[in-house]
Amino acid sequence: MTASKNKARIPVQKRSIETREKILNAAWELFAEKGYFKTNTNELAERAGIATGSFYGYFNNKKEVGIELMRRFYKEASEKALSNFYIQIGNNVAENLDTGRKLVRFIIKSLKESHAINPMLHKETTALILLDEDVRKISKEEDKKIITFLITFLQQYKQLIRVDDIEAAAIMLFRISDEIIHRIMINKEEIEEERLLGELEDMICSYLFITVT
Amino acid sequence: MTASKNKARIPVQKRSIETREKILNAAWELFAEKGYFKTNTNELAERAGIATGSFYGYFNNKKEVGIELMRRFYKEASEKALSNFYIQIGNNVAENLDTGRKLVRFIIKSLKESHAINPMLHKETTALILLDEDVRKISKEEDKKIITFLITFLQQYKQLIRVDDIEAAAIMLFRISDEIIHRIMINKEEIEEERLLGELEDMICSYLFITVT
Amino acid sequence: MTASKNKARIPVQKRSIETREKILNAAWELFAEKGYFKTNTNELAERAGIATGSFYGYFNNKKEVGIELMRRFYKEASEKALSNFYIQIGNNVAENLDTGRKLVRFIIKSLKESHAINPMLHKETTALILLDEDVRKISKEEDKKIITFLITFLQQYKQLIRVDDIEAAAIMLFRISDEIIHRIMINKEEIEEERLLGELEDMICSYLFITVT
Amino acid sequence: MTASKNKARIPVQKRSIETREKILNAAWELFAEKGYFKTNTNELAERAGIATGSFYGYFNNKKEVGIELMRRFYKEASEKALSNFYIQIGNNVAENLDTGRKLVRFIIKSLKESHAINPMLHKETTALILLDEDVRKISKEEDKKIITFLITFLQQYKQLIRVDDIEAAAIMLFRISDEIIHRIMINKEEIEEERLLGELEDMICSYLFITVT
DNA sequence: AATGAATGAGAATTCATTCAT
DNA sequence: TATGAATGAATTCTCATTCAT
Repeated sequence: MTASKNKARIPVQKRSIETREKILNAAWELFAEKGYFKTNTNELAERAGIATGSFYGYFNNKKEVGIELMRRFYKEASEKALSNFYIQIGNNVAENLDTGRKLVRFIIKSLKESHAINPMLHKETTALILLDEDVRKISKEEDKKIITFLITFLQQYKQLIRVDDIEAAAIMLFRISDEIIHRIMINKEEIEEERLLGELEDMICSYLFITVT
Repeated sequence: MTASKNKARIPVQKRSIETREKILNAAWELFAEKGYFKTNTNELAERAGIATGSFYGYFNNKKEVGIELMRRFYKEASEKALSNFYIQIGNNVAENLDTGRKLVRFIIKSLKESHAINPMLHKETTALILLDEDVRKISKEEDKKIITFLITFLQQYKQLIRVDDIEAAAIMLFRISDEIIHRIMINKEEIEEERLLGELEDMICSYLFITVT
Repeated sequence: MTASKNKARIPVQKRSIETREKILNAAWELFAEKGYFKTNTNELAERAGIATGSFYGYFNNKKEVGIELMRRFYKEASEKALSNFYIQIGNNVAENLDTGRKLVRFIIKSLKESHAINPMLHKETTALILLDEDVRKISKEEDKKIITFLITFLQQYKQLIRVDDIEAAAIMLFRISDEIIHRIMINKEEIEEERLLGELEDMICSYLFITVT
Repeated sequence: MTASKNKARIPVQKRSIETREKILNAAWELFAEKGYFKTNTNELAERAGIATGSFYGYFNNKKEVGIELMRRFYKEASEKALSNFYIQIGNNVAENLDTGRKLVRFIIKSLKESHAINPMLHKETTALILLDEDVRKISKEEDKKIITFLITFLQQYKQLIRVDDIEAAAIMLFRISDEIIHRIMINKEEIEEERLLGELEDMICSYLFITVT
């Protein structure tokens, strides 16, 4: 079951890679339009402009597409975040509280951007994580990467930070930011985005840093 | 209104109410065992000890059972929380920070207990909220109730609280606590429960209250 | 795999038994017309005058129908043979060679009749036995019954029979008669049926009985 | 003629003949491992070390490979039998009963060896003969050759043989020996091989020859 | 009201064969 | 000639819901 037949090719030729890409793009669109569960492999193939059977030359099933897309999602989001990060904050270790707040703001902004990439897909992915063991495993791995990054990051700010348990703090930081942004994007809390994000920022800052401005 | 056939009766007779109850209990069990999606109506009926067709005398479709169950879930959780609340904290307005931290601790504990009622069902419900518009609507209503309660509650603590936007604070409080507990219950973060909950408590206290002990 | 889901009902009610019978009759016809492999479950349902899904209420898959049919085939054939047997030969132990030859003739005739019931189905069943482990197992059981019967039978003729190894003789008797008849029915040997059956009779008689007339 | 595209070349060049051979060897292996029906053309090509499409340069379809293999099977078996035959029995016409029994023993042994070449393949071929008209035709032709040989052969033993209808006898001889050996090889009758083969020999001898030793 | 058989639209997947490169 | 990606009809099986009894 786990290590199944794996009949799907690993494409190397340009044409194959393109077809694989076509499938992923179709899935990206369709999952965003109708959601993962309401999209079937036939539609997927049709939208990709290929035959039903061709789909199975590239993926063993729909879930594999979902997982690949989730991976890309994570990758795109974290790459975007990281690249922006060094532009905005720079490589220098933060020296003052202002930088601390800037940092928090930046983290929130980055996560928000990542959610904005494809909100429906993000939502579907979140559901899939809840419903499927395999998907959950992958998402955990990816989350781990982000958290690890946050840990090393927070450690650079050590002198500013009043929290002892950096690891727990990083997890907290990631989870609550992600959750609040998720709520804003999807569930449309009956409250203005700015108010909620403002409080989120305040909360994190008051938690992380010795004095709150 | 227009489209809904609504053939399911609202049972008044004792026997009917019992049958309805049997269905809900069966669903509670099965959704917990295999999840909402992997349970089919035949199993549901069988477990409830009724005929397949009889199910539709009590519910218009499978989703309705899910929604009803979710409602009960919320109700059970919040009733439990509220009843415990007044026993522990009392009706008196809090007068010191100690009470503040106690309050936070209590909220966390209550939420945790609500998650513990039926973790699998909670997970499935969460997924369903993401995937289904109707379910989402109901959950919003229920969330609203909780948030409203938290707002009135926080207002009683006004003099201890440094936050201006009580409404946003209540939402934050609810969302992040719920999320962190959810992660602990389901995803098994690679961190000890106590550490994470400790930080959560700290974070909320440092955010809500003027001075952190 | 072996002891699978078994979702098919075991029908008790008259209506259910009728439907099951309709499916088996449809299969009997279709397997005879187009063969087992070229018939699919949709056709089977259609011919039976039921919906596709209904089929799966009675059988878990096509193979189950095949096995059931094979069982009936065996049963019908052996019941026919046995009932005829006592009418023709009577219950008395044979006393002369004439009875011996009569017996052989009768066995051949019975087997021939069983093949004639539904030649195509018989052919398909034979193929299925070769190709499918489960089917092979069942056919072995059924064959065993026939062979056991032949053994007890030959033992009644002991004083006429020159063969020591009655068990081996019974198996031989069954297998070669079946094979020759099968060839006549299906493969249409380029030889007249009577000639071949005549030789078969001679061969068995000269093998079994002390003197050949 | 009309419908057959016959695009597969008849290879003459050494390299082409080698490729064809590679395909046949792959099929020989795979059909023996998994059977004809469970082997697909992709596997076949892969095992042969060629591209999927290339397969159709050498054979018009999968069935053709099966037929070719069956032909080789027959050829290999009969060649083996024949070559051994003249070594063991010699060209001289048999002069005594001992030679008669020797002959029978030899025929049985030869058939047994032919079954032993590749039992699984033999089984699959037998099924294919039952299921496919074309395959059946070819097998009939090949069987005819064997039977013809047996006829000429038995005629050489005329003075020892009590049977009038030599043709029918030859067919009988072939069919029953083949069947019994087939049962021994594949179906594993619940009886020791030696017992069954011993009876087979006895039966044929008592049938063919005037006096049984 | 209860029963449980019947429905039938779907969905996933396979694979012999073709065809563009 | 060789390649291997593409084809798409075909097949199996599921399940929420309906309906005759």
